[in-house]
Amino acid sequence: MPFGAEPMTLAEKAYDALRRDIVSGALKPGAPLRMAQLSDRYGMGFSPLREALNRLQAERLVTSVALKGFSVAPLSMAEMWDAKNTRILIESRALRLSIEQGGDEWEAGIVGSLHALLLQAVRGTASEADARALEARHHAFHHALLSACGSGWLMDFFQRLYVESERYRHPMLAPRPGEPARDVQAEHEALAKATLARDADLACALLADHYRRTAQWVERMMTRPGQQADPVGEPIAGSVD
Amino acid sequence: MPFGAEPMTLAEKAYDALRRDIVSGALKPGAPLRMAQLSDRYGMGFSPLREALNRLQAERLVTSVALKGFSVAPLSMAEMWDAKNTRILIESRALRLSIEQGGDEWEAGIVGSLHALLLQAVRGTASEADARALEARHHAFHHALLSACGSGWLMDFFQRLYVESERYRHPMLAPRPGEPARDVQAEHEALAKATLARDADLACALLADHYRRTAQWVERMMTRPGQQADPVGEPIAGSVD
DNA sequence: GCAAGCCGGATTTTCGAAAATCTTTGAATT
DNA sequence: AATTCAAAGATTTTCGAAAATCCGGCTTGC
Repeated sequence: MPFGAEPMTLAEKAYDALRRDIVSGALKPGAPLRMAQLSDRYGMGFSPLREALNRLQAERLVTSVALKGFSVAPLSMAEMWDAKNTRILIESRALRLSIEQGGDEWEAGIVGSLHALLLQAVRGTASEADARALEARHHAFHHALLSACGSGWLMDFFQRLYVESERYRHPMLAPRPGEPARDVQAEHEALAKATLARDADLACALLADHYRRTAQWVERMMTRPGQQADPVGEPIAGSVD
Repeated sequence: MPFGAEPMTLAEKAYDALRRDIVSGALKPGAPLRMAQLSDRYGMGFSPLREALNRLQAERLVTSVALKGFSVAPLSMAEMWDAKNTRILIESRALRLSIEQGGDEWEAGIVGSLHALLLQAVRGTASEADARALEARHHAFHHALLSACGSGWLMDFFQRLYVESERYRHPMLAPRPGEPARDVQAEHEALAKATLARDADLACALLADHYRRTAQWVERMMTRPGQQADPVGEPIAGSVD
């Protein structure tokens, strides 16, 4: 039996698939998730789907009302800003701890994941697979930065907030005309450099800036009406504050 | 239909019951959770139990391995210290925000919940019901302190970490001889006073101290061998009962 | 005309059994 | 004696149908 081949239950597959489709926006925020529909879409019975939905509910990706079923958790500007602020709080602490405690392996992880990220970035995001690879490497890089913090709780919160932010970023990955091209990768490089130089203050400032800018960018995209399938739930008309 | 009487599915009942039994230590850390056993204990089929377990897994109260089922999440000193530190980070921020933004209602909530907490404290924890009431009011007080922070994410993390800490505190509520009596309620009063005086620095310092002391107290209890059913590990021991 | 109450279909939730997988036992082999 | 293998038993996981509940439209009574 091949090395990493762990068994995978249907419930886990359902969890992965649902998570991906929610984060990518394929399932629109606010949309109700009907069991029959999901059963069709993913080719499985109710039981594994319900288990997945319950897990996702605990992660705030779906909501549920007692006997009315599940929905994709809605998105809102307020929530995005909240997530951004909390992210800065959590990751600043984790980054400082990592800078204090990180060893050679940690540094190697940062350098390596940054390199992989840049490679994929120049390759572009023509295909869907490329886009997914970029996202994965982006996550890996940010994870690597914090990975030496030694706190399971901080890493857990980091993961949660990362997913949340992904929901806002992903639907508008396509570059928009008239939008000043932002050199995200330069920010990543500067962040890595400050981190490896063990300059905690600078690194945290860069990190905070990085997220602030991303948030502002997302807000610009989302509040510009039309021209982009708005990722903020249509079912609930005026939920956009 | 009475006002607060929402419908409650079996899955929700299962979630509450399991959560309570895990936090209270009735289900021992590390103990495997067999479906048949749970089905007996809580008088319901597998489906609602599995849903509850999946939610609890996302909240780190239970763990699961692919085809081998669920277990109560283990406890460890390292995890406790980690939770304590993360708690201080999260709650300090939330407390500062609340102090900045809180209005009359927020203040009233603090005063009220502190009063209720003190009442129950002097009443003691003779009965099991009293102990539960004390725990509920303790939680309500800490919640009230932070409730004006305006951040859903901070409150969510607060809840998670509160539950975690409850797992460590609860098993050793019974006062121990030879242990210097600690006036926890005095700490609560000082904390409320500083908060209401809008002295953020002092309030945060008191909060951090409060948690540091609790952590030290728990560590003393848990590392003192014998004399207390140790809540750490012991895979199953008497799963018979 | 309008609120209240009640059917019928749609949907969620739960159960009980079947399918799939793991674990243990014990015999056969080296 | 130690190892391997297979069958039996135990346990988890999944399905399909039954039970419970919700939603929309309709009637009924005022």
